[in-house]
Amino acid sequence: MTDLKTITILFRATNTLTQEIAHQVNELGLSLSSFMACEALYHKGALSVAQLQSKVLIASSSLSYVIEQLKEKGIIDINHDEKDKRIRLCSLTQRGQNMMSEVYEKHVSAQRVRLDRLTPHEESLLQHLLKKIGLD
Amino acid sequence: MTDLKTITILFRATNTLTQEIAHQVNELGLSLSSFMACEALYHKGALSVAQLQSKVLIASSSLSYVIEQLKEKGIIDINHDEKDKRIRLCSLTQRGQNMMSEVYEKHVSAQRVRLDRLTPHEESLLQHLLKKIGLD
DNA sequence: CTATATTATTTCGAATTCGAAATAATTTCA
DNA sequence: TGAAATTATTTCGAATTCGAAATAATATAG
Repeated sequence: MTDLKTITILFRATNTLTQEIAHQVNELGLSLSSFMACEALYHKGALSVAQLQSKVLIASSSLSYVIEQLKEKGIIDINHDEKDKRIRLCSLTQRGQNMMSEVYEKHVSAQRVRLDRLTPHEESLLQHLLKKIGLD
Repeated sequence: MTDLKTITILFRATNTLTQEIAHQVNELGLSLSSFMACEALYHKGALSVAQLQSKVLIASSSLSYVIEQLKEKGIIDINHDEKDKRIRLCSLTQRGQNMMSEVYEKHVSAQRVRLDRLTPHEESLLQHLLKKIGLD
């Protein structure tokens, strides 16, 4: 192959999913980035800003803004790490926990509808191929 | 499968490519969206705003801004369609043409380095799988 | 121990993006 | 025909994102 058709298709597919998820989480009053941050905290517990940044695909300066939003909404708490005072640890508040447990399964099902157009074998193949081109 | 790992991997791969391309075209003084618009015009010739929007994955209001930027830089021209005066046709200026012919092959090669981690068979398989989950 | 480098995070101003409403031209159909 | 609906695009203000510089804490090397 010599053209960039694959990239076009990749961008289109990602855009379709992104739009769909963004639209759903906007109804909770969250941006996609905010939701991705909550998702990470929901699964991993408390995370530093840097750890969150490896999950939410935005610049660290943008993440500061997102964290501020979530704090203002009472969805996350921020505590300083005692060992290393540079680090700020983010975690879901009870309110944030509740929100995620109410919403997360619905979110997964909605996305699985799309993914289930693939057989399990196709899906793991897709993962494999994407990892190949996505690694730095 | 029951989780959203595939989406995580998809978003990561797209983000990696997006960042890489954005970084390259920023050196031309263009945003990723501006470059995608130029790419479309370079391949298809004159396009209406709506036609461009189907290529560049942003809201029409955002595209208006992008088009304005490109016009100010002297990269595109805008003419009204004679048959339907609502339509504004965008096309590359000579300067825009020159820029794209200088830059486009390099852009393709840089991206093909990544894509060539896949065999031709794997690449067309990837296209096929992405189309399946990406269609509306 | 101190100066220097590194790491974690935020601040700042500018650029980009969005959605909703506005504008303007065309089409439909009663 | 001519009012109403549709289509193409832009305007507007707000939200999000960015990169570069600043801040602050820790680690390292001499």
